[in-house]
Amino acid sequence: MDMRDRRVRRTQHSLAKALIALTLEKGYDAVTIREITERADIGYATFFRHYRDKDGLLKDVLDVVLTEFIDLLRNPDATTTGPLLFRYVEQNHEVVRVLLNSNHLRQQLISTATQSTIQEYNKYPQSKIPVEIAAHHVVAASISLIDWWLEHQMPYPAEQMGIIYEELIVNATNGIMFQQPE
Amino acid sequence: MDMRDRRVRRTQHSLAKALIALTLEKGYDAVTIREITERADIGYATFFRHYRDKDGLLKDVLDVVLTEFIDLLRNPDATTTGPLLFRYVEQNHEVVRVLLNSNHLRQQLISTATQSTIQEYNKYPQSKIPVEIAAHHVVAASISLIDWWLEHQMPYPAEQMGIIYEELIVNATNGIMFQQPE
DNA sequence: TTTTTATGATATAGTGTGTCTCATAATATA
DNA sequence: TATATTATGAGACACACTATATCATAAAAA
Repeated sequence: MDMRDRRVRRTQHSLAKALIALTLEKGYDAVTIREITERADIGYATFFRHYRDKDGLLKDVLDVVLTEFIDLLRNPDATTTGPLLFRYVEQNHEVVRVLLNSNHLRQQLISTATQSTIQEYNKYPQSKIPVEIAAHHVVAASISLIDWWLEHQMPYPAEQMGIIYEELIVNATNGIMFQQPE
Repeated sequence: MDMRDRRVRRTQHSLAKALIALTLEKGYDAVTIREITERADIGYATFFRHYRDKDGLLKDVLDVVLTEFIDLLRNPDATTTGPLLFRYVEQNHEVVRVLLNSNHLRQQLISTATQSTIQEYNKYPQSKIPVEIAAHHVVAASISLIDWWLEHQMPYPAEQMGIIYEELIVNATNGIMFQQPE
C-alpha cells in the first residue's frame, strides 16, 4: 500500500481513530472489526487490505507511542524525571490508555523496559534482592501508577504524580537496592 | 442443578479441570467452550446447562481462591506475613495463575484489596502521598511480584519471596507513608 | 425395581472472521 | 487535461464459535 496515495492515508487514519474511540468506550477486547469499519465509514473488506487483523491495526496505531514510552520508563535513575514522564502520559493519554488496555502490548512494554532497567542496575553494587526482581518491580509499579491515574480521570496534576512516582517507586526501591555505599 | 447428583459433580469437575489446563497452556482468552467440552469429554450443549458462558465457569472455579487471596492481600501491615502469602500462592499456583490471567478478576482483586488497605492506612497519620495511591501501589505491586514469580516458574523459594515482598513493598511503602511519628 | 433427571447427539439461528471478485471512483502521472 | 493506475465499495462465500432447543438414552436417586 502506497502511503503517498491520499486514499490510503485517509483509510488508515479513519481506522486508527475509530479503534481508539471504540477501545476507550468499551475496551479493546469487546471491539469488533465490523464496528471499526462502520465507525470509520470504510468497507469491511478494505480493512484486510491494510491489516492482517485487529492486533495488526493496534500495533500500527501504537508503534510510535510504544517506543517513546519504553524510553521514558527505562533508566529510572536520573535520566528521566517523574514530571517529564507524567506530562508525556498526559499529552498522549488517549493512546496510552489504549496501550495499557491491551494485555499483549502491556506485557511487551513491561518486559522490554525491565530488561533495560536490569542493565542499569547491574552497573551498581548488588543487594540482597535480585536485580531482576527489583527492575521488574520498578517498571510494573510505574505502569500501575500511570494506569491508576488514567483510569481515575487524572485527579492530580502531572507534576504531583511525577513527584509521587519518584518518592514511592524510584527512591523507595533505590533506597533498598543501594543502601549506604560506605 | 443438584450437586448431590454424582453426574453433576463429575461434569462440573471435568469442566473445571479442563479450563485450568487449557488456560495454562494457551491463555484464558484463547480458550473456546468447544475446546473445554472436548478436553473434558462432555457434550457441548451440556456446558450451558451448568454455566451461562466461559466467564461463568471461571467465576465458579476461582470463587474460593479469590476470597482467600483477597484476605491475604489486605492488611499489608502485620496481620499477614510475606512467607505466609507466598506459601499460599505456591500451594495454589495453578489456580492463581489462571486468576491473574483473567483481566476482569485481576482488576476485581486489585480494587477490592485496595479498598481494604485504604481503611487500614486511614487509621494512621497522613503523609504527602494520597492514601488511595499508596494503597493501590502496595496491592498492585504485590500482585505484579506474585505474577513475576509464577511466570518465571518460581525460581526462588516462597520464604525468600516473602522476605523480598516485605522489604521491597511493605516496608518501603510504610517507610514513606509513616515517617518518624515524632 | 421404578421413577426421576442429567447427559449425548443433533439441528438450528445468529454473529464475527477472513478471502475473493468485479465494477467504479479517486488518484497519480504524463 | 487526458490517460493509465489502483484503492475502494459492495456483495458472496466458507468457516468457526456461541447459544438454544429437542429427543432418546443412560445413569442416578428413590
